[in-house]
Amino acid sequence: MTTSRRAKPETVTIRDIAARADVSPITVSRALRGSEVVRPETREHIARIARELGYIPNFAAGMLTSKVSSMIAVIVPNMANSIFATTLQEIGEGVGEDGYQLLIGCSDYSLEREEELVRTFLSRQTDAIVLTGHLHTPATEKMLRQSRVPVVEMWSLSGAPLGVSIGVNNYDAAVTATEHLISRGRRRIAYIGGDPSGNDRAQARIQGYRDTLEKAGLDFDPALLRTGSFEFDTGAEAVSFFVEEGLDVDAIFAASDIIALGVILELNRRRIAMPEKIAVCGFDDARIAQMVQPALTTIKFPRREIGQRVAEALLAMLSGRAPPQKTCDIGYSLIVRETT
Amino acid sequence: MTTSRRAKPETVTIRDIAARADVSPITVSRALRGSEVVRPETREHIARIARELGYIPNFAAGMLTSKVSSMIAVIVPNMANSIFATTLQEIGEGVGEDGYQLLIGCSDYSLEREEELVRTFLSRQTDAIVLTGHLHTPATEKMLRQSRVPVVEMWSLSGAPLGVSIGVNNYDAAVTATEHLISRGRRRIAYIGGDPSGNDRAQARIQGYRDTLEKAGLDFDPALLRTGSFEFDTGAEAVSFFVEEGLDVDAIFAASDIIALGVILELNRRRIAMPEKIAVCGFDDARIAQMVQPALTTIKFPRREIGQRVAEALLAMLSGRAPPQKTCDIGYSLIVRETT
DNA sequence: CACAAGAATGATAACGGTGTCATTTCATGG
DNA sequence: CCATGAAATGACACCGTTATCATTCTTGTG
Repeated sequence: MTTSRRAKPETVTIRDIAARADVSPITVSRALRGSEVVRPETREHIARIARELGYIPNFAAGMLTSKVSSMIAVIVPNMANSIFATTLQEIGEGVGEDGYQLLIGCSDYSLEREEELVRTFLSRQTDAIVLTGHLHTPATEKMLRQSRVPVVEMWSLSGAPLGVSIGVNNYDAAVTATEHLISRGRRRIAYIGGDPSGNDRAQARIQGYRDTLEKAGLDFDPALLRTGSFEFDTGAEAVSFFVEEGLDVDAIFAASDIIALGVILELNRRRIAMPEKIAVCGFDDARIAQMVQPALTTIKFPRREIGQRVAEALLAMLSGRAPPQKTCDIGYSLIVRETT
Repeated sequence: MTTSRRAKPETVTIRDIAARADVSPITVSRALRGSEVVRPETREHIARIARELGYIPNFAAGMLTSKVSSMIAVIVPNMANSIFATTLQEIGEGVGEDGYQLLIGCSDYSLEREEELVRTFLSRQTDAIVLTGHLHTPATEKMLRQSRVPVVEMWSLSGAPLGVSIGVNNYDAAVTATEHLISRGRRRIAYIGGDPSGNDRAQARIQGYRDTLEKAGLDFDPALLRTGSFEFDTGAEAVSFFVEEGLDVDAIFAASDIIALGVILELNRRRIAMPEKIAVCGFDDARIAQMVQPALTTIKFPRREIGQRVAEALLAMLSGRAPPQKTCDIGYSLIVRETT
């Protein structure tokens, strides 16, 4: 029982390995990182000792000098929303092979919360930061500019991104959907989507919807604009609201397929015929869109691609290369099915 | 242009603040951490200067001495699965108020991958580790035991957890569901769920299903056991398989409501009556279960509660208190609706 | 065989905080 | 006016790793 000093026998450091291998700590450091300059036999020898001793490296120590954390921060409004969950999954897989870990924060659609998160992520020296959307507080933008951390903004497009922008043109997509409903002879088109405050995706979609109505000479009726969370309920409740208030509605544009599904299920329950009485257009082309009856007309975009592109751009920036492009529009298309 | 030494003017440290405030660095450290021993005026003064200089603390440096990272690692099989996404969200919210950040890893249902993740999380000195399930490689268990990091295992229950166990008794739940189907006079009961390899939740459910069949004197037919990912398609494809192979099936137990939804939609499409021809029981009581037609009979459990309990237990352990209990069964109940 | 050039390894000093214990300051009461 | 103890502040070392530059060891070559 020759405990070295105090009762803290656990932590094995590179010094312990160095002593056993009869080399200097720095050689151990190099060997464990797989440096080419260390002789292969030495490297192996050190690796074996490290294994024997159950060595666990201390990232914090390394970070302090090397300034590299191998962590990437991602801020999403909400993880439970499948669209963001999928994106996180893709990003995680994409950067994981290069040894990066995801540090995830939820902003709850609050720009102040986002600012807070950015602050702590900078403290943690994440090697890059991924944000959702282009709407940020001035303080957030200032911090990011000053820190010189690679930044990716996703899910909406911006002409002047902080770093790289990868997403969908939400405005155009909403225009396409609304025009489609109008082309089907609809005049009283409702919109159901997320709360636009602090959410540039929602803002852009609503704007596209309103502008298109106006262009077609249709009035915008505030009563037909419903917002809520991205859940089935939001769609179902909106339908109930329209019916119970006796509002005249002949089409619904739902800013998410989940919401649209709620709409469809509620219309089915109320035996309101689609598309005869009410036409429905969704957004996302989730798997469920083609399985539900009637099958949902929707705006499709390559959802997994966003995460993949983000990962690509991150790896490019982190390895010093230039990202493929400043702004990447992943595009969308209208999939017409039975609800319109 | 009096750059101090090299072209690295950016990083503001507590030393810079100390110089400006005419105090020692350690006082700055204490002040910024809100220590009571520093005079309030001094504290404020230092805080103001820190703000002026745009000081961003360096967690890594602090971690090195204090051994506290304020990070909690969570390993889930898959983030895109809404059940885990919700749990992550809850855990994040629960521990976020106390300043903890979530470091998330995806094991892809692989125990080896989990081992790897645990290793890097230990390297990063996360203050606690949350795992999904109780099935781990021996190396994983050894590392966790040695490291003395607080561990929570969630979503399944174990008599001998590594730390704290919070979840559902998957075996009992499957027994209940299967018994219910049998009580409805069904004899040819199919099971559709996740791949059981490396997944103790799936294993327990399948075991419960098989044991119950046996107890009722029913044969287990391997052809009626279908596994796949937790997506609509798995359910829909299984139904197509049963029909196309001409298999006699009068009930389906789906180990997830998403899968069950796929089953219902496919049965609807094929105009197979529920519950007359085929009874269906789901698992989860997702919102969609009561909206779909016919409404889905399912095993309900307080899904959000798991995340909340995990967060609670974590905070307790991290603040030195004992967790509420070693093993926490959040319970479940059978919700009978129209599909059985 | 001496010597240059590369290969392999090492010594030293940070990196930016914080734990520990020592010191100074200050009000209080005898 | 000084002893006393609490309040406030400071000095120093160290956390575990790595960047930087220096040193030693090989090896091939004229």
